[in-house]
Amino acid sequence: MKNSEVADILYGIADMLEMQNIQFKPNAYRKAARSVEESSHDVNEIYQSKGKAGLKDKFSGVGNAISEKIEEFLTTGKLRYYEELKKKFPKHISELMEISSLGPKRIKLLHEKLKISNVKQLEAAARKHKIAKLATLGKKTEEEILKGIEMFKRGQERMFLGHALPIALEIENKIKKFKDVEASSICGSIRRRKETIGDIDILASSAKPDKVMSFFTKLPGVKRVLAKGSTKASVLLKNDLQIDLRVVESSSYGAALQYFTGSKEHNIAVRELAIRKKLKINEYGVYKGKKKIAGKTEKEVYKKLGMDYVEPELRENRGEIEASLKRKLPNIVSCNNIKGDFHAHTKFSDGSDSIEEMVAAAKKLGYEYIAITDHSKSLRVAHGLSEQKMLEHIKKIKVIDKKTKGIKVLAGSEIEILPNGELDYSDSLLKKFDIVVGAVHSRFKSSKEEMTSRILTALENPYIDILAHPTGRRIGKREPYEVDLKKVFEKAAKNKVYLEINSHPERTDLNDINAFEAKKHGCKFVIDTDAHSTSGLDYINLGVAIARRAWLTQKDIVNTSSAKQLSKLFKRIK
DNA sequence: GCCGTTTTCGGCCCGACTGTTTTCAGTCG
Repeated sequence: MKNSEVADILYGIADMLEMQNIQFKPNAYRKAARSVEESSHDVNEIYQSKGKAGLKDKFSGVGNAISEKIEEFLTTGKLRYYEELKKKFPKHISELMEISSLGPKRIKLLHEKLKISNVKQLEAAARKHKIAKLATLGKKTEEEILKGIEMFKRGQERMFLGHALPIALEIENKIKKFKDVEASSICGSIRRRKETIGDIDILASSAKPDKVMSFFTKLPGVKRVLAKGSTKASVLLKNDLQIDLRVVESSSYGAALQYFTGSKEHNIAVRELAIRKKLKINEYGVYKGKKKIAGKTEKEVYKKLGMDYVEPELRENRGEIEASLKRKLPNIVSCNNIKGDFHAHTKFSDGSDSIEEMVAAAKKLGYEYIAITDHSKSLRVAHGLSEQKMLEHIKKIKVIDKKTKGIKVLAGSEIEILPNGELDYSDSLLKKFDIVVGAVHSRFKSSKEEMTSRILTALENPYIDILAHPTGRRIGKREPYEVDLKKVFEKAAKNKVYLEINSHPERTDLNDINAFEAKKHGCKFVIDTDAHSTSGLDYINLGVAIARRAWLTQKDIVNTSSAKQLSKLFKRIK
């Protein structure tokens, strides 16, 4: 049973309780659901080892009643309480909850008056204008519901951070340049660098919010204005991406930045902390009674609450608030700490640029070293190199290294970890590489036992330096393969094999939660781009973002070391 | 249903926008 399945049931209970007009319980269930969903602890493992007490201890918002329900669900696969509730409500209730502009109250009304229990019936009723005739709903609401259905059918897939970030920057840049805007920033999940994002949030400060609102809602590319008030507006772009803009005056800019960056869980916890300190916090500032005592900068907002500044990537209510209060937040790694890249391809396998071009691009980024790591022979789809060709390739890389000034060029390969756990080249060839990057690209559907033993065997190989993209996932395309990560982390730490955080927008693998967990086992990391062209090297910021979200510091990341230090970190680099 | 540096009982994050209401409920983030 996965954490997400437990969370889904708790969310479902919350929705049904809300429809019965029950106070407070829905939020209690949602809080518990979120904490299970977002946790790095496996709910099953916690229950197996520490029972109900463990559940209460590890998941905030889980108390006696909810821990018992989780226990029942984990041990029997069913939850009687949930089944009983479901009898009273439409079967596809969760489906209806996903329609924008519909919440528990309206769903209950629609179910009672029109016997609507799924999206299909909802659409039919709307088209026949039955909804507009209901008390408290009307023509406009009916239209909104139809638009919501349209969006639902298209599927509101979340977008990769790597794809959303440039779009967000472009829009934010236009807003920043508008004459009545004093300051602006991207907020929300993009500022926190979540791996996927749902919409783009932008904050601006201005003394003339109305003008900014008009400018924003008339930007080229806007398909539809979803909402427009005096300080807040939402638009839908032609590519169906939603952008929310909030405008405040400069004395509130910091408080608004804090509020609008989230996460929701972080903000709720911060506000609860404020209440305990007899303060009030909202998007305009921190208040003691009626007096505003902070708001201009984020730093002073946190300071008034007795906290150190919290980097946006840490704001997920995963312990950062407690750490901040104790002055124990980590000094997380940043892009300018990165001194090189250990994973890059050229046109000798499946890349599109030459070795020289990749090296020049790395040099331009200010790197001290780059490893050229084309694919090994078994990965035929990526034109993996035969032993003979790889030997020539290594020679070529060494020649280029000699004649290139200002950057060290390392000879490496992304080598297949074969199904039996062996590496794809003979030992006599392996010993010629500066860097050996091991990776799995086949038989993704193997059992957990097979995959785990395959990778553990590879981690025992004396030549492997780095384990690339350790879970093999492609966001939205391929689920991570089944593998016992705990065992992988233990072995990698013991044998000093570095775990890769892959910066490719569709991979970002390890993810933040895995990396956080791996550090606890004593693992060290490399942040690589897996670039297949010179422009691919620029994605390093996405890998760094994961590392930051995983609380990793410069010390945890091997490629923050200078070129001179590499001989101490790798067996075959002199 | 959860939780505690005011509390083991009595609170529970907070404000903007929309529609349909003539004073506010529902939804959203």
